[in-house]
Amino acid sequence: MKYEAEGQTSSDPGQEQAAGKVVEHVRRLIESGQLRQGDRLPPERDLAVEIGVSRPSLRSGLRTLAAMGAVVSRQGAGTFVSAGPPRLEQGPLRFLAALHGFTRDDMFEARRVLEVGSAGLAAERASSDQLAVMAEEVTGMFAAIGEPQEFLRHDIQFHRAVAAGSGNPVLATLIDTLAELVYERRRMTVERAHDLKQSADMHRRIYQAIKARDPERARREMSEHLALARQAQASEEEAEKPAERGVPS
Amino acid sequence: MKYEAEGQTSSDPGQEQAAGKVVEHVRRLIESGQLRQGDRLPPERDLAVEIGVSRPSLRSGLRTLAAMGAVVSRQGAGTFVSAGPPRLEQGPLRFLAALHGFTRDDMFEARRVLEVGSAGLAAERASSDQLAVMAEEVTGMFAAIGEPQEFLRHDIQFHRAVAAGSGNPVLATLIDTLAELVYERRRMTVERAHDLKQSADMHRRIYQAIKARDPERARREMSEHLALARQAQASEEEAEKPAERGVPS
DNA sequence: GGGCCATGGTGGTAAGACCAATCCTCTTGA
DNA sequence: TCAAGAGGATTGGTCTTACCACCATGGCCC
Repeated sequence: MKYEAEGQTSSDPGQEQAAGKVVEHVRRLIESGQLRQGDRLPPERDLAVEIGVSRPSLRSGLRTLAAMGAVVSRQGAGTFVSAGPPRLEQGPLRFLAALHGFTRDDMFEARRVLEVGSAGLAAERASSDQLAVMAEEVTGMFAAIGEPQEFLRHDIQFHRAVAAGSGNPVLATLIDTLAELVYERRRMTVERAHDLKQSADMHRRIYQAIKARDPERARREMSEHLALARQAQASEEEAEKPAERGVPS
Repeated sequence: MKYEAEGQTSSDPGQEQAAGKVVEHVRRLIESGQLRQGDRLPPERDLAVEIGVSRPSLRSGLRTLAAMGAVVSRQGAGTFVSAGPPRLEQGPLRFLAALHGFTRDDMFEARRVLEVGSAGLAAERASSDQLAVMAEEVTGMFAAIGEPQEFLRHDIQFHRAVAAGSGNPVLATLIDTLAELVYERRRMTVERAHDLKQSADMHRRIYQAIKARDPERARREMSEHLALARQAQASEEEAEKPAERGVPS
């Protein structure tokens, strides 16, 4: 059977973009619960006929979904609904930054707004388990005063724990996305940091405020911490200007 | 200035996916300033040979860029770098919501954190022009007490003006994205709102606090406003239990 | 001179084929 | 009997070719 003849394939204005149909289809599958985290989608060839588009169009739609972080494809294995903690792609933000001239300070400040808010909420709602995680990370920071990279790991985890303590996954996801962009730079400058002890202290105070169920103090401590952290990073970047090379991709 | 001459096309698993090369290429063009807002990209056929991939692969990459909001394609016209105000696609957030069960309340609360922060910053930095826009929108709200949809328009514009007044484009972009998701529902319930006068008053108080350069008061007023707004919307949704599902497009 | 339409360029879709990575099963050897 | 390896089958990744739908421009007709 060859549909090669004209008439069928063409003159089909009612149909939206073929790729759009794919996104819609998968979105429905996910929202209706037929697809959950980590589930595997049908093979492309099958899914294409199921939706009624060609394979290239299907792939185009999957590409869009992948760019949104909704699915991930592994050659030879299949296409899977994204699993793991919720996370926004940072590509879009990066492009916006390049196109509209967002500065690192803008990012940092936005992150600060979010984290200050999350600290306040965490002081109101954090579970004892979540408090325990925060305490652990603070301890880890004190233990890693001499190892900047290790210190940074605990630093990141602490902020993540606070975000989780806010009980708001949207907030936590946004914070994670922004923080990632900030830490990307931080990893290269942290080696020159000389005030890790002070930084650990500040984290401890944040933790104590949250544990004391004092939202206002938690907000203030977090705000001060991030204000100083930004200053510190700025001065560290200033310290060594023209390194930059050797960072492909 | 090409460092990437080492691995050739064959036997080079290190080479990114063809589509990835496209994204990289365009990213470089944008970040280096060779492409700016609204610029048109070369035709697909040309760009494909320029980058060294087939046209389907190129289209795959452009699809990714489009999903990130970096470019938009118009059939028959060409592919253009996104212009207009910075804006994040909300598709990713929607998927995260569906996958991880983000509630509307979560979104609203995250938005509240951002808007409270932006109100505080606006009180510190908003220019007189930006203040004038806020005042105009408040006036518009009072004038549209009897027309819910028109009222909502000014409501949205007011919050946008405050976000702009914060002087932080990242913050403004995030607020816009979240607010859009919230307003989507709001448009269907605002008809049943009965306290538009009160809402306009609250916006006026926010404006006055910002104009008075009183960050703390601005934050408090914004916080109260959004807390009440959430309650109001919840009760309006409760008033008419719709079919929930079935969000087209 | 103004409005209409033909034409070329551009993105959108489709089909078929082949490659590469992965997974699974079956064989083979200890 | 069981484990390790080899093979095939499955699946995503890419390329080639072809055609269609839409848009913009400019020439043509009225």
